[in-house]
Amino acid sequence: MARPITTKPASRRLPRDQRMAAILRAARDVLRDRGSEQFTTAEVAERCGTSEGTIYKYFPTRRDLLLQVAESWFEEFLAEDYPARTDGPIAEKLYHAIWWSLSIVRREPALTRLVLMELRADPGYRKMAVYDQNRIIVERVMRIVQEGQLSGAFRPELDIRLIRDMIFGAIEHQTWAYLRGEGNFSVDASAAGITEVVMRGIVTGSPPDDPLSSTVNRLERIALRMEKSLGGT
Amino acid sequence: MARPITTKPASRRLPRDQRMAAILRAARDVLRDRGSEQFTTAEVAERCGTSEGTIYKYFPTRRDLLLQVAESWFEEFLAEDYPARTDGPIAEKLYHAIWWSLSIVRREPALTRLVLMELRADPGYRKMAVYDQNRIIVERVMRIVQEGQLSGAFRPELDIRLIRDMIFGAIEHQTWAYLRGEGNFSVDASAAGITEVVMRGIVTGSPPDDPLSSTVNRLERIALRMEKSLGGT
Amino acid sequence: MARPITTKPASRRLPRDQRMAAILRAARDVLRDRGSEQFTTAEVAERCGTSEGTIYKYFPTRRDLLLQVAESWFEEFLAEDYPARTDGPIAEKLYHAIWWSLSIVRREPALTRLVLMELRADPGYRKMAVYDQNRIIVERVMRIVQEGQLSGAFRPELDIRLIRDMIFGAIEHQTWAYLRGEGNFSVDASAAGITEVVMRGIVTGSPPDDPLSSTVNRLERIALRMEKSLGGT
Amino acid sequence: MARPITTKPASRRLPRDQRMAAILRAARDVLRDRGSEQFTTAEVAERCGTSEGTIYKYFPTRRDLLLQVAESWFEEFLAEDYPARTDGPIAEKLYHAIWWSLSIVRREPALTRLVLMELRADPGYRKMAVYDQNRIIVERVMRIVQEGQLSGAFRPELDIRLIRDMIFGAIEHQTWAYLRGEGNFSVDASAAGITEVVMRGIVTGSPPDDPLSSTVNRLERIALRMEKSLGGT
DNA sequence: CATGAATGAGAGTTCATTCAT
DNA sequence: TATGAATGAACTCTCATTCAT
Repeated sequence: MARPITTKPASRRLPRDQRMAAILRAARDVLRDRGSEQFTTAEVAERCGTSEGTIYKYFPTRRDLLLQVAESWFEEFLAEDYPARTDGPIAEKLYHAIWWSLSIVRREPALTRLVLMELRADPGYRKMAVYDQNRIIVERVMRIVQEGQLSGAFRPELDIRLIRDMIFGAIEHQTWAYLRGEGNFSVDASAAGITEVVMRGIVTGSPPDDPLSSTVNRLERIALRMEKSLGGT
Repeated sequence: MARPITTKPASRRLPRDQRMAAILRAARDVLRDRGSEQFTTAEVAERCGTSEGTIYKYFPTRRDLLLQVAESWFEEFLAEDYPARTDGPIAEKLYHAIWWSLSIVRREPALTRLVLMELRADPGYRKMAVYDQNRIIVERVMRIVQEGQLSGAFRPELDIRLIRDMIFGAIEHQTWAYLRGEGNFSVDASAAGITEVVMRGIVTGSPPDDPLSSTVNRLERIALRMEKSLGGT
Repeated sequence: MARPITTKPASRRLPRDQRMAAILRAARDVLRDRGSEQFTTAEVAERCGTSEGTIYKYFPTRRDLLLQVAESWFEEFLAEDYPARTDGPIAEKLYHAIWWSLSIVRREPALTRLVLMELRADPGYRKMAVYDQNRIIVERVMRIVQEGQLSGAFRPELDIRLIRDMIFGAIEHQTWAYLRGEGNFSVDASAAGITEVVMRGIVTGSPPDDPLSSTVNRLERIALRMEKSLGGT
Repeated sequence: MARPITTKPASRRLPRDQRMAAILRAARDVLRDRGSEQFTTAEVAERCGTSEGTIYKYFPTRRDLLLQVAESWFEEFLAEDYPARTDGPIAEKLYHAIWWSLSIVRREPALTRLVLMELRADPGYRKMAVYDQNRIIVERVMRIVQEGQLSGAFRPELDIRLIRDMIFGAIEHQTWAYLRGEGNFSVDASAAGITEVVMRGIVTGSPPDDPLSSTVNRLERIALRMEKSLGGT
C-alpha cells in the first residue's frame, strides 16, 4: 500500500462552480451522443460520477439543465474573438460572415441540432437565452447587409428580414445532411454559393461588377453621406 | 330486451382497409392536437373507438404509425391537382410554385412541423416515404428553375441544389414563428419576396426586366431615400 | 405434472370491476395498517398481486385512490340498513342515533382517522364525496334534534349547528385515545353520557322527564355512588 | 477593499441558545406558512441563514425539530398571564375560560392545526411535552367545572371527562372551517353558545336557576364529601 | 462551531408493448 | 379478428441525513 490508488480522482466534494461545470460537461456529452429526447439525468449523473440528487441541487429541472447546456455551449462560441472583416469590398465581408456561421455548424453539429430542431420548435423559444445568443450570430451577418443597404451597394427597398431568412435558411438547408450524420459539406463552397446567389440572384445578366454605373455610384455615395450628416437613424 | 343497444355502432369487424384508415385518421388528429412528443397510442385508440391491441395489429410500432400518418397526409396533398402555371413569364411560374409550397405550410402546420423538425433530424430520413414525397413538392419548384436555366433566363453555372436550398430555406425561415404558434405570415408576400430575391439578388443594379432602365431606377431610389432622410421618420 | 399448481389463483386478467375492487380492498388494508402518510402505491400493488401500472390504469392518482378508498368504505356503512328508532321517547331516539355514530368509529377506526384527521384538514374537503357521506351520518342525528325542536321537547332558540358541534365534538373526543390505538371506550356508556349532557346540561336541577320524580332519581344516584365508593373500584 | 462587505451579518458563531432560538423561530415560520407536511429542513435552514448541517447539530431529527417548535410555541401562550375570573357567578367564570381557549385557536390556527390534526394522531402523543401543555389549558376550564360540582352548582354525578370532551369537542368543531382556511367564527358567540348548552342542555324547561331543590343539593354535597373521605379515585 | 456538497433510497407516474381470452 | 387487462422498466424529482472540510 505504498500509495493508494485514487479511483475517482477529482470527484468528491467539489466547489460549487467546478461541480456545475462537471455536470454541464457531462450533460453536453450525453446530449451530443443521444439527442435531447434520449437525454436522461441518470446518464448524466453516471457520466460525471455523481448522483442524480446532486444534479438537482444545481439544476432545478431536466429542462433547465438542457437549456443551460445549450447556453454554455453557445457562450463559448461567442467568446471566441470573431475576426470580422472590417474593410475590403462588401462582397468579401459578407462572404466571411456567412463563412463563419457555417463554420459553427460544422464544428458543433450537436449543438446546432439541439437549437435548430428542438428548442426552436418550443413555444417559449423567444424567451430562451439561446434565442438571444443565436441572434448575435445572425446580427453579425445582418450588420453587413445593412451597411450594404446604406452604402447603396444593396437594394435598399428589400426587407432585411427576408434577406436574413434567405441566408440562414440556405445555411441550414445546405447542412441538413451533415447534421443528420449522413454527409458532409464544404464551408468554403457553401459560403461562396450562398453569397453569390443572395447577392446577384439567379437571373442572367446580373452584372458581376457593373463598372459602367460609376457615375450613379458616385451620386449614391454622395447621397449616403448627406443622409448620415443629416442624422438618420 | 327486444333489441340490444349497440353502444359502439360502426366499430367492430371492419375490413382491413377501413380499419387502417380509421386508425390513421384518428392518429392524424392526435398528432395535430398534441404534437409528436405527446402522441400516445392510447389516445389514438380511444379516438377511433378501438383498442390499442388492434392498432398494433396493423402498425408494428408507434413510430411506424407516426410515419404512416405523415405519409398518408402528404399523399392527400400530392393528390390534389396542382394547378401549375405552364405558360406566362418564368417569373410568374416561379412565384406560383413557391406560393404553393408556402400554402401547404399554411394549411398544415402540424404536418410541416412533424416533417421538418422531427423526421428530418432522423438518421433514416432519406429512407422514409416522406422524404420522397417531400421531394415531389420540391421538384415542382425546381423544374421551373431548371427550365429557366435551359432557356437561358437563369444563370446556368449555378448549382441547382444551392438554389433549392435558398428557396426552401427561406420558406422555412419565413414560417418558423407561425409553426411555433407565435405569429402569422402572408403567403403572397413571402412568395413575392422570395421570388424577387432569389431571382435578382440583393445587389443594386440587378436589371429587373429591362436592364436599361436600371440607372433611372436607382436614381429614383436615391431620391426616395433623400426625401426620407430630409423628412424625418 | 398431473395437475399444475396454480400459484396465483384468481389474479391475472380480472374483469375491470373485480380488479378495481381488489385494488380498493388492498388499498384499504394498507391504509388501515400504515395510515395515509405511509400509504404507497407500491405496497398496494404488492398486496394485491398486481403492478403499479395496473393501479394507475384504474386510479389516475395516488390521491384519487386514497379518496376512493374512503368513499367506498363509507358507502358500505351507509348501505347497512340503519335501524332508526322511529317511535318511543325522543331521548331514546337521540341516544340511539348517537350510539350508531359511535359504533362506526368503533368498528372502523382507520377510516375514521383518515376522514377526521387527514381529509378534513384539506382545503378541498367540502368538495369531496366523503364530505357528503359524512353529512348523511350527521343528518341522522340532527333530524332527531330538529324533530325535538319542532315538537317543543328541545329548546327552539338554540342554533342547531351548535348542538351538532357539541354532539360530534364529544363523539370525537371520547374516541381519540381509541383512534390513536391507546385505549378503548364503551359505545353504550359514551352514547348515554353524551345524550344526557347534551339534553340536560350540567347544571343541577335540570328536570329529567317527569320533573317530580327528579328528587327520587337523584337520591337513587347518590345511593349508587355511595355503594360504589364503599364497595371498591 | 478598505472594509469587507459582510454578506451575512449576525449569523456566524452564535452561542448555543441563540442559535437554537433562531432555528426555532425560523421553523415556526415555515410551519405556519407551509404546514407540517411541506415543512422541510432546507427551508428552515435558508430562512434562518444557517445550513442544514447546523440544524442537525441541535435537533437530531426533523421530527424533533417539529415537536420542539410546537412546544416552544405553546410555552409562550402559557407564559402569558391568564386572566382567570376568580369571583362572580360560575356561569361567567366558565364562559370566560372557554372564551380563552377559543381565543388561542383564533390567534394561532397553524399551531392548533399542528397539534390537533397531526400530533394528536400520533401513537406517542401522550408522551409529548405538547400533551402536557395542552392539558394545562384544558385544566383551566375543568377546574371551574370541578368547582361547580363541589359547590353543588353542577351535577356531581356526571363524569368530568365527559364534560371535558363536550366542551373541547365543541370548540374544535366550531373552529374546523376556520382552521381549514375556509371561514371564520366569533369567539364571543361560540363561547356563549357552548357555555349555554353545556350548562343547561337542550331540553326545554331547564331551570336557569332552580333554587328550590336545595335540600337535595345539600344531601348530595354530603354524599360527595363522604366519597372523598372514603378515598375514591 | 459551522458548513454545504453529497447522497441514495424511494416516491409517484407514464406508456409502448404483449398476449390470454 | 379484436380486445383490453396487464405489465415493468424507466423516467423525473424530493429530501432527510451525513460528514469531510
